[in-house]
Amino acid sequence: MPELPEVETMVRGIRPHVEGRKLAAFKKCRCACKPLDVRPGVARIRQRIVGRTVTKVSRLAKRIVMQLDGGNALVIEPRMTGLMLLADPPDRGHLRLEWQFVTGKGSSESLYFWDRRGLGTVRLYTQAELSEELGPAKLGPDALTMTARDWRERCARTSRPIKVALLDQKLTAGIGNLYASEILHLAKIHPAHAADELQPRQLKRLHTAVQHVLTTAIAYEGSTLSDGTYRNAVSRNGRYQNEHRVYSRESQPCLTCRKIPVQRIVQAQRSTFFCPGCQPMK
DNA sequence: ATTAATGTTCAGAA
DNA sequence: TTTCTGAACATTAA
Repeated sequence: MPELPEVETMVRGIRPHVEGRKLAAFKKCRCACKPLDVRPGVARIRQRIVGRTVTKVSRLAKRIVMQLDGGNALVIEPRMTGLMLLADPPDRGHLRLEWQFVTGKGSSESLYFWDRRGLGTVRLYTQAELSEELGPAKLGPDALTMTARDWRERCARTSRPIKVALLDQKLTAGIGNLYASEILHLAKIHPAHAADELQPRQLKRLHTAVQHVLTTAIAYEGSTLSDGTYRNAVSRNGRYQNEHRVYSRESQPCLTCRKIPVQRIVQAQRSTFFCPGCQPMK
């Protein structure tokens, strides 16, 4: 599920162990799974990154970016079930990739990419490719940097339901299916409300709700759902799932009004959860 | 035992 | 141009 808060948690978790370190090896783990989408291939990437030092680790929307000295950047996209781990994967069978770092002694320290479904991707880009492939033409502003004015301007450009618009990474980057429902519930906006018909006060509430939900979810190290897939960099569960108001709570009473059952609808082939009482269509 | 659903993204079609 | 559909994959729930 990694959305913005989960990817941010991964970045913060691996950063102290990765930044400033030199790569000693990069290899495919031997697992029985179909190969990941790695471009330009594990061997080609190995040639270009071993011996290089990681100068910076950062988050770009829902991706992890490792900048290397020499100008290349490694971009990891966890998609549905990918994890960046320093230790203790949920199982050995879905370990996909290993980066070994130079330690100075005989011991080795490694960073792993684990991915149960295997939909994750890895790319090695030059700086030019990075700004081409993941620049403003492809990705909207990060959800955490969106201003109230950004929300006004960008929502005015589409008549799609606001829930669907929140998932559009060109409109705003980082929000996924889970947090879209939680944000709209806090903002008291019906998920089917047309984005370009939101009133100024609703847009103001949307801006505040995005900030609150995402920063709180980061503070709680993301959401570990019932399938237990998501973990932080040292394989501990997130805690924001305990704060969910509507997500995956169909038919249970809304935790805000404590009365009306949470309703599940399908929009753009994705589940949306909301409280018809707290989020009127207005 | 099939079938549907699961957090994401993108190519290609409508 | 914008929006919708299906596919990529592995696993679990129905």
